[in-house]
Order: sequence, then structure tokens, then C-alpha cells
Amino acid sequence: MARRSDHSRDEIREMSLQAAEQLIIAQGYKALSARKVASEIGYTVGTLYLVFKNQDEFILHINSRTLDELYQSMQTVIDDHQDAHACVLALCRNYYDFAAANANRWLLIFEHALPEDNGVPDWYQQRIRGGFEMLEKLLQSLVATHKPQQIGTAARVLWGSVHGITMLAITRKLDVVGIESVYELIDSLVENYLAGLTR
Amino acid sequence: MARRSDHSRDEIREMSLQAAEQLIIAQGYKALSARKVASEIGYTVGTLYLVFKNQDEFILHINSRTLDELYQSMQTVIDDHQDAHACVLALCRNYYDFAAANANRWLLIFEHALPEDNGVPDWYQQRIRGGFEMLEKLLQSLVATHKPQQIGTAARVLWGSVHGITMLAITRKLDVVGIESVYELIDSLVENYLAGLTR
DNA sequence: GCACACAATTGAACATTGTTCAATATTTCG
DNA sequence: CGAAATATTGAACAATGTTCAATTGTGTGC
Repeated sequence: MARRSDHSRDEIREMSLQAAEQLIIAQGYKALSARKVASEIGYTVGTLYLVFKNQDEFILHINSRTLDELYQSMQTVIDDHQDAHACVLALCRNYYDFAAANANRWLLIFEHALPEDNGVPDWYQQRIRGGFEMLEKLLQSLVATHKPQQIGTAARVLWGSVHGITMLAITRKLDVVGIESVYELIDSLVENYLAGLTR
Repeated sequence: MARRSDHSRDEIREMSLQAAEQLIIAQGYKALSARKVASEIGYTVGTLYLVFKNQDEFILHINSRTLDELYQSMQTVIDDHQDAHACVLALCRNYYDFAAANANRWLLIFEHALPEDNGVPDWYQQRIRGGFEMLEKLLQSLVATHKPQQIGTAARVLWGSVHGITMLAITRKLDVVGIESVYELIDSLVENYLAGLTR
């Protein structure tokens, strides 16, 4: 039996999350199970329930870490660009790149959510808001003449659209095979939508 | 015991699919289970496996029926509009309306798909293609000067974008509560993207 | 009408899942 | 060193998808 001082609660949390991520990366979210994670970190199921309330909360934390990584990669893109227009385009491509490179973890974020999900905790709702705010700042300098509300709308349209194209592309529902690359779709969206906005 | 002549295989298929749809509509896709469906139609689990290969195939048929309904509603919209521009806009709104009105069944279409899904049967892949073709025809008359490949791209961009906005709206990930309605987002997408295309 | 063969249907069985919690092992403290 | 506190276990429960030998109903040939 593992001794109680071998690892702190936080260490067990961290180990569990890492083990879960490895499982998901390697075999997809359906392969995730409490027993597998527990045995991977050298503990048993019961211990996991000391540290996470239940599987929902566990997955919420996994998703939160994935979102953190995504936002971090977005920040890098923002830091690398002077021109706002080029930056928006790069950000949208980056969203697809991230999703493609981390498909299984990224999919978990959306497989898990239910329509009746009123119970999503505040800290998670905040995480979601984070992405929009980055985009809103950029759009603000791009279409300076627009009202804040219009910019909020534009940010949501772009975010949702790129998300949709990415989602369908990754789950192979776009009926696109090599002919048009996903970049082409994203570029078409961004260029034409922004052109329409600033017309 | 139900007698063997009480229902044909096709009747059992139909009854199973209807029972499953009721379950999903009422309680979401997670409430779907072979035993529940079986007991609902007055048979037992084993019978279901005479009629469907496994749960994956079962869900595929449920989704196929949902897609049929969606396409049917799209066809109605198309028949009701003369003007191509207005028709595209109405179609996009219709996509959200359908998804909102049939949230649980519509979500199942996307919860179920995996990235490694090479094994999606042809007849299902064809069903997916159906949506694009409707949109492509419309866009053809709208941006007649464009090459067929560009129209294919535009159809995929619009489809994916509306899908993404709809998905995030329905799963409450758009951080939009009343302020901007989803129609506003869809209208903004369609008007500005089409304006960009025809500029 | 009866027995036999065939086919439809069952439901027990298996492995696996999330989750709980009394029992146990280990550490800490007086 | 003994006792109290706490960390950890793992058996137990209900539910899942899936299989398949056993059973039961039906139709056919005599």
C-alpha cells in the first residue's frame, strides 16, 4: 500500500491528471476510466475519489488544462504579430493546428458538455470567456469604428465559425479530402468576413 | 414471450429506433441503453442484437434519421424562397432552429463521431454530402462568376461556420445570454461573408 | 392431428464501468 | 509505547454492451 506521506493530495491530483491525459492522447476519451488512471499512478479507485468529487469534475480539470495550453499558444501567436489583420488570421489557423495536434484532448472538451449543463462552475465559465477577450482586443483595433457590442458579435462569429470548421474537419464531416485544405477554408472565412465587416 | 410472427424484423427495427429517439429526446443520449430500448418495445436485449450489429450501428441509424429530418426541413426552406440570398440566410437560421428544437438528437450526431472513424459506411458518408450539395446549388446562382471549386469552398465554410456557432450556442459556450441572440451572430456571418465573396 | 424441425426469443453470464464506504494499514502524537 | 487520527484499500452495488446455449412458439410433412 502506498504510504500516506508518499504524495500530497496535490501531487496525487497532478499525477492523476497527467495519467489521464496520456490515456486520452493515446487511446481517446473513451479509454478513460477511474481504475486505469488509479492503477497507472499506483493507487486504487478509492483514492481518486478523495481528490476529485466524481468523473465530471475530473474531466472538467483535464479540459481546463487543455484550454490553458490553447490560450498559451494563442498568446504566443499574438506576441509574434504586429499587424492585427495577419494576427487574426494566424490565430484562426492556430486554433485548427492546436485541435489537430491535440485531437483527442480537444474533442473531450466538447464531448463532455451537455445542453442542460447549468452546473458548470464559475472558474470554468471564466476560462471559456478568456478566448473571446483575446479576439475582441484584436478586432477592436481592426474595426475601430464599430461599437463594442458589434465587436463582441464579430468575435463570437469568428470564434464559433473557426470552431465549427475545425470540428467538422477533425471528425471528417467536411467531405474534404486533400482537395481543399482546411487552411483554405479558414482563410476564406477570415478574409471574406473581415472584408464584409470593414466594407 | 413475444411470438415470432408478432413483428417482422423491419418492424422491430422501426420500433427500436422510435423508442430510442423518445429516450434521447426526453433524457439525452446518455440515457440510451440497449435494455431500456428493448423493454420499451416489449422485447429483451438479445432481440436487438438480431436486428442491429451493435450499438454503434444502432446510433448510426438514429443519426441517419435525424439527418433526414434536417434535410427535409432544408428542402422546405428552399422551396419557400425565390431569392437565393434570402434563401441562404433562411437556411442558416433553419440549421440553428432545427438543432435547438431537436437538441438531444442533434447532439448525438456529433457526440458519437470519433477521429479515427475510418469505418463510417458509404451510405452514411453520402448522407453527409447531401447537405453541402443543397448549399452549393444556391451559392452557384449567387456568385455565378466563381469557379466550381471556389463554390465548394464557400459552401463548406458556411456550413462549418453555422454549425460551429450553433454548436457553441446550444452547449452554452458562446458566453452569450440574451444580449446578442444567435440569429444576430448567424446574420452577421452570412451577410458579411457573402459581401466579402461578392466584393 | 401429431411429431419433428426450424426459427424466434430469451435471459443468464461476462467483463467493464462509476461510485461508495466499512475495514485496514500507517503515521503521528501524547 | 499505546492511542488517536488519517490515508488507503478493495469488496460491493447497480448499470453498461455483448454473446450464445437453452427454451419456446410456429409451420410443415405425414
